Amino acid sequence: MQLSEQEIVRRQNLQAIRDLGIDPYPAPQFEVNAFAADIKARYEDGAEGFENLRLAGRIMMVRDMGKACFAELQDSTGRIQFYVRRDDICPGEDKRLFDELFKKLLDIGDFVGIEGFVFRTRTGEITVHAKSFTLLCKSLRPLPIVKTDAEGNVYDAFVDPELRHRMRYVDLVVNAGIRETFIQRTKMVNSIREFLNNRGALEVDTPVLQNIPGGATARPFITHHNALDIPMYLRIANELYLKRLVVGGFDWVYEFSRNFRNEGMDRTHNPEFTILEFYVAYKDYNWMMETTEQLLEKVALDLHGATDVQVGDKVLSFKAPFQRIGILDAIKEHTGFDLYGMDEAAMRDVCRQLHIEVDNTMGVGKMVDEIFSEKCEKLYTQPTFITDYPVEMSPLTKRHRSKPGLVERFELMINGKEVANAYSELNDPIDQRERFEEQVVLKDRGDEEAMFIDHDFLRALEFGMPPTAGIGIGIDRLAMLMTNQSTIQEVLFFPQMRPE
RNA sequence: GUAAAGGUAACUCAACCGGCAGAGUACCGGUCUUUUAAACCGGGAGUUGUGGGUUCAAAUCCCUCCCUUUACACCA
Repeated sequence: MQLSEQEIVRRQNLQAIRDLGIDPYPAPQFEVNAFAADIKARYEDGAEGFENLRLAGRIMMVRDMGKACFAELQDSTGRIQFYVRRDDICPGEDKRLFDELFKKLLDIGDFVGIEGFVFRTRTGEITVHAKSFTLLCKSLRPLPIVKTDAEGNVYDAFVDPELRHRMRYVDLVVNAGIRETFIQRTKMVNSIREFLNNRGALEVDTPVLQNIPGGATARPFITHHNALDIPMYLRIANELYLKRLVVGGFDWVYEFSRNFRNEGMDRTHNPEFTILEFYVAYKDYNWMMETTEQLLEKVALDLHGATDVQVGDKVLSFKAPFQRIGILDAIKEHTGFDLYGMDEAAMRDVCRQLHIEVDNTMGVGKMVDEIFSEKCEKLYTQPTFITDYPVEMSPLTKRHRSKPGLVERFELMINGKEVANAYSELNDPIDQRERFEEQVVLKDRGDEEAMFIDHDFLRALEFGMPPTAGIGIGIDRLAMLMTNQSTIQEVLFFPQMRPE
């Protein structure tokens, strides 16, 4: 391994610390009783109770003043300045602890614990006057040092997306605000969980390794089970398993499902991603729209204290109710073509007129989907339910109660992207079998994403599934909206990357 | 997959028409007991992504390959 000059220096410092009889990786716990952000928020001049404070964190900057130093300690709550004076640390003749250890052998990034009292410097900075310090962990690699001046100008920012994502631990240490995005994401998930639990929903786990990758149209990752000597698939959705649980008598089940799809990667797609799915017995998609509105309104309020959320240069309103429009009405509105009841050949012609590429593998459903995503999707900035899709593109969805050829389905579009997909679940086992068989035809025509037939799922439906409403909500995409991030990589700690 | 822009020190970036590879931060050595992008003096640090070519001379021009970013396309 080729070490840089700075890495060599740090290893030499490590040895020098050991030569002083100090353990650079000590075992005993360091009891912490104070945090940077809390001290800065609560300290007032002359206030009591700010003595014998113990803080721990990384040294992020040192300003050496000779026989005293100012340094900055970064703990999990933020940064605070601390002050170290030689005569405090080394009251006797032996000054090595200050002159050698503190001034020369400690580096930016090292973890230390300090004990001392709070005061305010002449320039007004709230500072911990450290009477002692303890090395807690020696850091062997230099951190990129990001500096911000009084006007807020940032210098030497650590900004290369590749480096930031590959070394997220460095990103989190060095770039203020990154942790906040992830804390918000977790708050969002907690908020959703609370919403569901309060309504009596049951959180469940279902298989990630599946014999038949069902519940969505997508190309799966394939793996192999050695003992059984069979191919296995990483799940592309958990829908069919949750519905089996509804068959089994659970009225409301949900799962935050990590799904895997073997497709392209870009700023809105990662090979593994999270969808919340839930299924509720005796409900339909109208009920689901109302529930979705309530859920998202609560999430916005929990995270932002308001139903308006700033996303890029737009303000999105999560105030219920949301707009609703049928997909064919939307297409008619934005293209002028009325596709209702149109056959495949006529629709091919429409696609040609709209300059949308079609091929032989595409049925009516796929073409409607293409036209909508090409011409309409990006127009829906505010949360909007797009409803009543053609039956051909919805093989798991119940036929519409009054509109022939359509199904009771909606997708929720926000900021031009699909965030949720929901429907009144198809529970007619004979119809479901026929729909699967139509998928097989598509697969034979070359559609790699068409569904497999899941015979066990059909068997379950034959035992009877009550009328059920189900939904999948893209958690990563929702997190992007709620944290105002424009790429999925910024809401995943470790987005997928090519190996180094 | 397509297109554009890129890859130079640990970080952020320069280097004009091909002419000794630089700056700030960081690092190393000094001075300074309330500084704050601390300051001041001094110093070291590079296989310019890879491989080839043109040339007296290549970070720079040409070709190959690798990688990245951004946009588009596919998908959620």
